[in-house]
Amino acid sequence: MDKSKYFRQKLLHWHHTINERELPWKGEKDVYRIWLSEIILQQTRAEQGLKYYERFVNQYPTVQKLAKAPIEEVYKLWEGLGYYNRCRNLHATAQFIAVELKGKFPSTYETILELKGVGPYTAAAIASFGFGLPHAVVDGNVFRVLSRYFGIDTAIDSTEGKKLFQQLAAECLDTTSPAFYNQAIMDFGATVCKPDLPDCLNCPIKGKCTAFEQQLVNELPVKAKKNKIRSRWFRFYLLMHDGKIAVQKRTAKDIWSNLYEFPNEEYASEKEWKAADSSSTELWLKKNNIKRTYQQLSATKAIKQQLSHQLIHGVAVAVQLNGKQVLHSNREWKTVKELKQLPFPKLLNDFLKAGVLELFTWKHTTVNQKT
DNA sequence: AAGTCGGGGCC
DNA sequence: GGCCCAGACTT
Repeated sequence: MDKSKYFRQKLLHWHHTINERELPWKGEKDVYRIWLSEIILQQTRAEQGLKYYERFVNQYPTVQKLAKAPIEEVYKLWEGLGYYNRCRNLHATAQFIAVELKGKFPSTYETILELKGVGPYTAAAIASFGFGLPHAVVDGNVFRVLSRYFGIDTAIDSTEGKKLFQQLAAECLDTTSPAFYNQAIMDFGATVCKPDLPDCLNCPIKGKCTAFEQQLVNELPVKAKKNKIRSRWFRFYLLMHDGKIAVQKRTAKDIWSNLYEFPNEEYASEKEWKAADSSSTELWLKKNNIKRTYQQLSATKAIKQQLSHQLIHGVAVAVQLNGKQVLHSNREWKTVKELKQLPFPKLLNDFLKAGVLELFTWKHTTVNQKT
């Protein structure tokens, strides 16, 4: 028996016998829900995406409901999940399907692939799970399982590697039940052929696994590029005036695009950021045309957030404003209640949770002007 | 082909 | 601290 046939048969038998992961999108027939789950699960662990999937299905049971929802509301539901462009594309695609396609989901691999936010993996997943079409998924699990089983050290993040593993995946695919097969290989990668401490002793395909034979399990798959982490330093200003807080939307092509934040200054180095003090605050207020009728309150201690590609440091400074104040056109005053309806990055929610707002005296009274 | 985009969990 | 996760998009 050839190696890919052995792989397919053992894998299918394993999945018929063992089904450790009970997840709500498994066996789902509604293409809208299949698409929704796949977008949520991109670069996201199933356990992490679970509550977001439940949330979205509950709030938007149909693609029409999602299409009609205000984008801000959708972002708020997505808050904390990361990769926020997924959310923007999700909403845009919902509108495209609901309006342009009159609610009818595209039903071929090529047309599914044209949807915003849908790449080769997601198109194959929707085609197979939603329409039973013979397209093999290639996600992180598949790269790992195939590279180990076939003993292939071609880098999975190279153009050559992507092409190679896609072909290999297609050869192994069970074309008579592509959905079941795709589900099987991903489940297998997640529960047996794991990145760390794979369960090789109980592996159903260890009899022909090259990595197992040659003790290369921990060397595969190979990734060419190393992850670089950039450090960034922010000083956030929480401006309070008349019982409201100033917020602005992040519009740049940068992290947290389309989420809200507090007016801030980014520093080029840790040294400058650490050196910033109350005189830095005064300077910033002047630059931002904020009148000198304020009381500067104590800054919170610095907090940081470790992301996969950035290490972000932030400090929050609370400033209570008095008198008449006019904000930049891109900034808005929001009550705490309104604030809670807006999507914020985790770092800023951490500031709010840490009690930054409690630094203010929530009274609409005149405070002595600082001189 | 390389860079960028989050947040969480594991060792 | 480093790697990975049901990847896709931009440059």
